[in-house]
Amino acid sequence: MDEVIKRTCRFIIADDHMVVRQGMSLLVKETFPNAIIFQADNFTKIKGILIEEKIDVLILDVSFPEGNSISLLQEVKQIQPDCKIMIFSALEEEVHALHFYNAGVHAYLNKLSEEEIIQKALVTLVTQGRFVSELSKELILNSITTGKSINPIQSLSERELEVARLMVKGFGNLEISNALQLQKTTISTYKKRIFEKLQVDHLAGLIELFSHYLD
Amino acid sequence: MDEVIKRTCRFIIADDHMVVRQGMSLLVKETFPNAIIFQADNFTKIKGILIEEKIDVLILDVSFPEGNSISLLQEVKQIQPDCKIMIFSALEEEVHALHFYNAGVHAYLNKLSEEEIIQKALVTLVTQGRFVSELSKELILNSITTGKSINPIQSLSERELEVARLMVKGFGNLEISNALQLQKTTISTYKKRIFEKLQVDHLAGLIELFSHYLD
DNA sequence: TATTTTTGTCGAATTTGTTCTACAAAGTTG
DNA sequence: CAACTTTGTAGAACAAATTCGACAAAAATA
Repeated sequence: MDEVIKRTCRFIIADDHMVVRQGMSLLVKETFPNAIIFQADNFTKIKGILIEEKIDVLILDVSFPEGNSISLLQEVKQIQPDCKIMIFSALEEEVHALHFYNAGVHAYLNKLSEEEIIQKALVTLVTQGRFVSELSKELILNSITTGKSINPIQSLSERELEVARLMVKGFGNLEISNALQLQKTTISTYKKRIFEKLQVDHLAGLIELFSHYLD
Repeated sequence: MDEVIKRTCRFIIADDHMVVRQGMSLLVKETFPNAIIFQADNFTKIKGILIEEKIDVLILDVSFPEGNSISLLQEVKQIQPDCKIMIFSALEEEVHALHFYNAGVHAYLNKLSEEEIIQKALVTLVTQGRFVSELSKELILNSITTGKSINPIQSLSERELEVARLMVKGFGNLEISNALQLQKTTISTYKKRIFEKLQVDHLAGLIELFSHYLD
């Protein structure tokens, strides 16, 4: 353990909220007194740092003004494949963690976590290359045993997804059929299949689902 | 200015995220080296501290596991009427600030704000008893000159609200007319008036509005 | 490869929802 | 108080959405 904390680990703390960056900085420094810490409040800066500096751990918030950080993950892995990614998010672990593990992150931590948990996660991440909470472990097991897709939206076909997105945006049947150059009855058919697959039965439910599993 | 920062102000920093509390703590200490800082991560603790300690400033996040902190405001004012309340939230200022000013807070600050702004807000709050950003000033002026209610949902009549709620829950036209024992055409009329009043034109928009102004 | 499932597409008939108009009761305002 | 606005309520006519097939192409599976 002593060896660990003496390492000169290199971190990026990426969050659009200044106070969060400061708070996390403090914590990282407490945990790894020799750590080198970079801060970033947007995607461009994150990528910039990743290109110029060797980074061990990227601590990454989910929501940025530019959008959801899941879209960034691929790029991060391309620039620095060995960089460990820890999602540090206010989103409920139950709903979102699997999503991120599926996208290849090495740890998912809720912002509600207390100091000790965060520090433990950091240490585990550095020593073992990943940290999976008990809750997440269960979620993962569960998803495998029940065979259920993590994200039910993924069960939609291309066309269905297109239609669903437009529905969520508030497009009516006609507008959709226009946008996609299809008969309106065709749209109805898609709607029906969408509702069946997602097991909801009205737009309100669809919108709720989408707001949980925003891609 | 020097006098200000030498004051022994007493703060509560209330946020369910530990890192945010730490980050804000740091900032407050930088701004007021003699400050006395209490931290709280839930409503009960906030109230507990308010009862036992004289507090000058309550820095308050909006969302807690227990719910929206707007419900707490009344109680805070009862326990310590002189305590200044600063909302420190990730919610967009455009959408929510007025809501909170209307509920009697003394400052509204977005979590995206940078260090200098936050410090300026803190100092202004302590010296002048309130801090209103330029953006908020405009919002307030705007709301007065246009005479628009801050919360458009409040412009709905009883019946309209009933219908709107059911719509948001995903009820169809028939279901609503059944539930309220009205003709379906009547429901359509209400829908139309609701959409007009709220200036949206589909269910998706209505749902979004409701999710912003949940009462 | 033969069989089954999923996907993309549509039409006819039917169900649902909307418009537009209307009117009385209640509420507001000059 | 007279005039005007808002609210609660519908009917007739019209528009939009859904159902229930149906069918071929593509994909998955046995």
